[in-house]
Amino acid sequence: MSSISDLIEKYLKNLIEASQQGQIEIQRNLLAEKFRCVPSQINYVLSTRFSLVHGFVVESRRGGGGFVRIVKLTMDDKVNKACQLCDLVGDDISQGGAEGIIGRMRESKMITGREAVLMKAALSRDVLRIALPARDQMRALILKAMILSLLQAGQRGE
Amino acid sequence: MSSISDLIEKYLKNLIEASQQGQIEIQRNLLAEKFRCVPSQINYVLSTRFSLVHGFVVESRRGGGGFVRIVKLTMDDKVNKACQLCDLVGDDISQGGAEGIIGRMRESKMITGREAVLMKAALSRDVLRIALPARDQMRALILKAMILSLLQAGQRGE
DNA sequence: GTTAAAAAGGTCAAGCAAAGTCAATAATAA
DNA sequence: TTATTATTGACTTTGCTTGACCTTTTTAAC
Repeated sequence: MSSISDLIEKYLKNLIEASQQGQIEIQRNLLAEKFRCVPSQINYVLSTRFSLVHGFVVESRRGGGGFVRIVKLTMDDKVNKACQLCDLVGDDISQGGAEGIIGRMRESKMITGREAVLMKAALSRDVLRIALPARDQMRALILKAMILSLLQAGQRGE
Repeated sequence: MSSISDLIEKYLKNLIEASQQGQIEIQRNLLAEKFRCVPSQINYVLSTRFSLVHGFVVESRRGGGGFVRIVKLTMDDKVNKACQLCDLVGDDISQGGAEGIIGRMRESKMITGREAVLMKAALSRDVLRIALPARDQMRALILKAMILSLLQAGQRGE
């Protein structure tokens, strides 16, 4: 007893699975036509099955040549990941330790290259000009604040 | 899938990349003919994809031998902008002042929304837990370090 | 030199082509 | 029955395309 929404979901997930980069681009109206439904039903499927919670990001553009892009997130659970990272940071952290964590965030595509550079800049010992051990404590506070801020922030890229 | 505007954008960016000086000169009507569109569409592409906020400057001349020159902003231009901002920050800055500057950076598309959130997080008074006036001085140092770090970083988006 | 025509590029607004939103209704599950 | 999930469509917003008309610059005629 599959609803149209279920069918559309399966169809899209198959496409994504088949694609190499874990992302696809579709045209909303064409897809709606294919499944003989109104275009807005595509939006319904996207928002109920391809939301952030489900591990997807949906981007789109309107107008001529418009499209909907669905990107599967490699990261399982943003919040969990962020908490794990904060635990890793602890109450104080050295510059090297911080850079290591930022490097891993970069590798797991959690942040962009620019964001990594930005974060490292804010944590440099040349910038945090106070004596140890207060410096390492402040570095930990700043780093954790930045990690958590990413939860409020939107998806990578904007 | 791609609109004509997208194709023209790619074409021009390839040309610029291929050129040594990071700048090219085109003739609007010829380009329009090449892509079989009206000349004003070239202007549309220029204003939506090669504006200042995208890191380009467009100059042109009319009349016989007219042309459109597209110049990709150099590092020097970016350094200038960054230095201006750093001057604005000064030796110490309040949280509100910092947020204002970040807001303006965001508006001029110098940074993304995520980057803005990230920067504000690092500068919050809840994070910078030291007494005034040292806190405002440290905030200024961190902010300036982040602004300058953007010079190392690549283009917006990655 | 002046002037007129031609050869560029610029502006703007209308229309078209997507996608988005929201709320009403229908269908299904509990 | 009631609550949740699907479906639909009217209306909105955003982005692309086109064309009519305008301004600036060069060139040629006089």
